[in-house]
Amino acid sequence: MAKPATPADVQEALPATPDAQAPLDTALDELIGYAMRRAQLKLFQNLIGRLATHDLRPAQFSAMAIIDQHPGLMQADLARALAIEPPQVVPLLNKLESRALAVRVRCKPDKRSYGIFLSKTGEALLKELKAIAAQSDIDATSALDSAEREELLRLLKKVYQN
Amino acid sequence: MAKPATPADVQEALPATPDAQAPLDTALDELIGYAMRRAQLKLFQNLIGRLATHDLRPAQFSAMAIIDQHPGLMQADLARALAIEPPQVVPLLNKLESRALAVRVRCKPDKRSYGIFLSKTGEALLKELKAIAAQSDIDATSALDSAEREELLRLLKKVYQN
DNA sequence: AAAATTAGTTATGTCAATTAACCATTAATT
DNA sequence: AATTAATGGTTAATTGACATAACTAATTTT
Repeated sequence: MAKPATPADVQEALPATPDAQAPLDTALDELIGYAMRRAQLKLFQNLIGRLATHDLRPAQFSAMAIIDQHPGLMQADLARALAIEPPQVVPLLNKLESRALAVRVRCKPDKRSYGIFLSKTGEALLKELKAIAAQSDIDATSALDSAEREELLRLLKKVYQN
Repeated sequence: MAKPATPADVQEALPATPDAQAPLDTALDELIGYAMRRAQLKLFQNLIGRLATHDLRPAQFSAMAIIDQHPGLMQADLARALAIEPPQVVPLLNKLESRALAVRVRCKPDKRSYGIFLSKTGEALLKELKAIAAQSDIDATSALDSAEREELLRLLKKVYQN
């Protein structure tokens, strides 16, 4: 058990901003998981802030993108795609529907289920949101050049596609 | 609004495992933020599983590592380092103290504050935990070779140290 | 020595997310 | 064809994370 650090010693090693993640670790900072968590938090916060302009959360944006690529999919499928539980899909879709960004359409063959589609408005907004997300990406990784960004994306994909 | 996909079409594009993150996206998957979130989730889940053996959560492990590097630090400093609010530190430290991994020691000069230290047991366990975390890192990024892992860590640090 | 600050704690409220129970509809079994 | 079982979606209730505010004890300021 080492000697106690004085409050001044510690203070100096700690970040000034309370809501930013701390830069004081050593040992932790050789872990990919640790670095990944902090980088992810930064990107996520950035995106949350930008989407707030449109009163949307990242999950709603993701949902719209998935619906766009799988028009007519069912809610259970959307839940799986978002890695959330079916009950969570309900308020999410309610929100999108209330803003006329998406619609639930009763299925002809199976009258229990709905096909989910984006409205024209939803498609148009999605286009905007994609641009916002791309900009958020670049902004939050402004320390990287374009080649590094490519490489980072490649490595991340390799990690999660596995 | 495109033609509805049949349930079979959609099903085929969706992941079989319900609790794994979904691999179906396109458009989203050119976003670093999206790839980062999914990779981070994978690493985090892996670590959670491994630490569960010792009945610890990632935040508790991080706390121990930080205490180890700043012996005698105060709770407010620890809160800042973990980017959590002071009230959250209380149950966290209670848990570590109840398992005799860390101790709160009343400060000589300022009897309001505590210096926080790892016990010998805590130091020994931390050593083990670091090995576990390093192994978790490698395991969850097994698709990468060692050079790629280095590069990924470098890029992630560059992103969050900014 | 009275007032204002600070470290830690407790208490409270909010919000996300999981689980269990429920209704309507479809499929399976006999 | 009639009962049973299973499925899609929803609602309700539980849990847990987390932040905020209020409180105690000790220190500093004036």
